[in-house]
Amino acid sequence: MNKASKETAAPSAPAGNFIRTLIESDLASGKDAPRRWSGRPGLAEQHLAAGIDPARIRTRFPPEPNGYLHFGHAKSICLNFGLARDYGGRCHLRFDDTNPEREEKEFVDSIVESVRWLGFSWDADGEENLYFASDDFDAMARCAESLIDTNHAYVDSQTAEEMRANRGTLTEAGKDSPYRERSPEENRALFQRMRAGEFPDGAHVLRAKIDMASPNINLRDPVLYRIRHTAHHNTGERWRVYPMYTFAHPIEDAIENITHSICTLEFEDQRPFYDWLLERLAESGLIQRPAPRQIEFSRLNLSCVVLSKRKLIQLVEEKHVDGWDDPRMPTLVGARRRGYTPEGFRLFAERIGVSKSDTLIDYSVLEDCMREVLNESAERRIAVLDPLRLVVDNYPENASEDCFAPNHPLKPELGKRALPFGRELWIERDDFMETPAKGFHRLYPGNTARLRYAFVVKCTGFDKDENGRVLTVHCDYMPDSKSGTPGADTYKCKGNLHWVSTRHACPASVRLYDRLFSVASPGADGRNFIDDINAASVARITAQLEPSLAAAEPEARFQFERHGYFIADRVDSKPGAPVFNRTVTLRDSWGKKR
RNA sequence: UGGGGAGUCGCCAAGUUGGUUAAGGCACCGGAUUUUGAUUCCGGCAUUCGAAGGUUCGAAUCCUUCUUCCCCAGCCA
Repeated sequence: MNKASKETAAPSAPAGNFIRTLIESDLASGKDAPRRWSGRPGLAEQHLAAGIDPARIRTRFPPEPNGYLHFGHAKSICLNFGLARDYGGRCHLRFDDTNPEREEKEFVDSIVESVRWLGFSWDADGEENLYFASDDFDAMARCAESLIDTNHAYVDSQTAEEMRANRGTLTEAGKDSPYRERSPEENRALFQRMRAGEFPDGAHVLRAKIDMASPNINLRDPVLYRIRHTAHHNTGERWRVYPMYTFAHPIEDAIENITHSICTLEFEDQRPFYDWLLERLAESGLIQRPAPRQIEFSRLNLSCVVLSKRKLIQLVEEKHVDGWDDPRMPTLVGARRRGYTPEGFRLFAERIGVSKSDTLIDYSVLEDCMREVLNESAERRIAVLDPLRLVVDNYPENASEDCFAPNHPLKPELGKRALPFGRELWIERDDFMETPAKGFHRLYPGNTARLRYAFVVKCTGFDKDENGRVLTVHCDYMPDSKSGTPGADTYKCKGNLHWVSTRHACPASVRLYDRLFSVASPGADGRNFIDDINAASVARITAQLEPSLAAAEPEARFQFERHGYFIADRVDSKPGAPVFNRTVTLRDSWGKKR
């Protein structure tokens, strides 16, 4: 496949996967077509009074606002928003905030910002599909009461311990609660008093009445509501009972007109309850038919990374990293500081695909996606990270002249910039070898190499300090070899190195980031994942930058030639005092060979 | 040992109503171009679909048995 066809094919024909197959078949059958939509979440009576839903499908990304979004969420976001985009639908951003004890506004704001940063939006054509489950607690309570009235739910007054004991085990059936046969009237009255705050936390719960002997434990009378005398970030003190995820989620999906409710594999066992609940509510006329359908896919596992919330919290709290947005963190706020791009994440999501098999994606796949995007978009600059002095002995003492380097080799229209050349330069320590390794073709005594965009030089010698460390390398330049001048091409050298004039260089602090963990599966085989942290996950150095880099704006991205991609840190970098983070190195087949 | 899922090239992943040589991407290996040992380009890369039987003119796709891995016993999501 050539490049042109690849570019045109990508957006219009995304890789097939089982979810797309399902959606296409639903679309072909017209299964979801008759749905009505009032423009905001609501029970059937509200939607039925409105017109046909203009969205062909509706999906949703439903985070609980109890932490920061990570790479795993990026996969889900790209999936859900991508599906809506590709099939003429809408994707809602919904905060699943049913547990007042864990949720905070700070996380809501961060999540909103991260989803936007990834390049997706939930508002279009007069709809702003950003919802809070907590805004629909009234509708959920109505559903609960309906279940009570139809004898599908009851108030249980066992303690948590009793409930656990009576739930049975994986291989043994559970036992019915002694409170299971309370009348709908009694249950109704008790639930009212629970809502009114008459009972302490834990005194009662509302449970679905299904089957305590079900082989699926999720069907053994799951808890629907619990009492919590806790202020909620959105509803404040208004509620004393809060719905469980199990109960709330299907209802949220139904009242938002979600057609395809996509979640991860661990919710598969939950699906029978999801369907059971929605069928009861549809029978009672509370929600429209057809009910939403839950579809599960396998979550992202990335090598050299931990994605569990508990572990991420531990990394931050024990200060193994500098906060949630540390560039080494697999959070989206961290990725942003690291210099990872939204386009790179979208490419990654497309590249890894969607399926139901457990997978472990190698971290290099993500890095490659970032390189691919950055190679195309980042302007080139020169930076010497590990400076070694090079003296051009036959160049006039106080002279200086401009050399010109293209800002992007693939985009000549982006122009060139001047690099001041002088007698004394910084080059990379790696670009000189006293005794060259086999295949090394940069600077070593007697060898000729090109100073990129400038002159060809011949290495004439070097000085060492008393410890044997090379202090200065000496060379002579060929005055007729200047890049861009006639005849410069007659010099053929394999070695090509970057440089910056010591008189003009801008010293700056640069953070070289590497993977946070040194093993593919941190914490595997009984190890503590903390012990798998890569001791060299960051190196803070002072580099010598070409002068133009001094003015870099925060979040400006560049390729430092022959090194990799870097971004001016969005919090620490200021024009005039730049601080760069290494996003990812360039590929290095030479370094790999050795 | 109960229930629910998944096993197709090193890593992902199409294929799923059985039909010629098992898509594609990434990685990898060659070779070309290259003033980034980068990029780009061109070529190579599963007689085989977890295993064993069976049905069939014909199976990754159907049947049987076996096997490995993942998830479930929160008043978390």
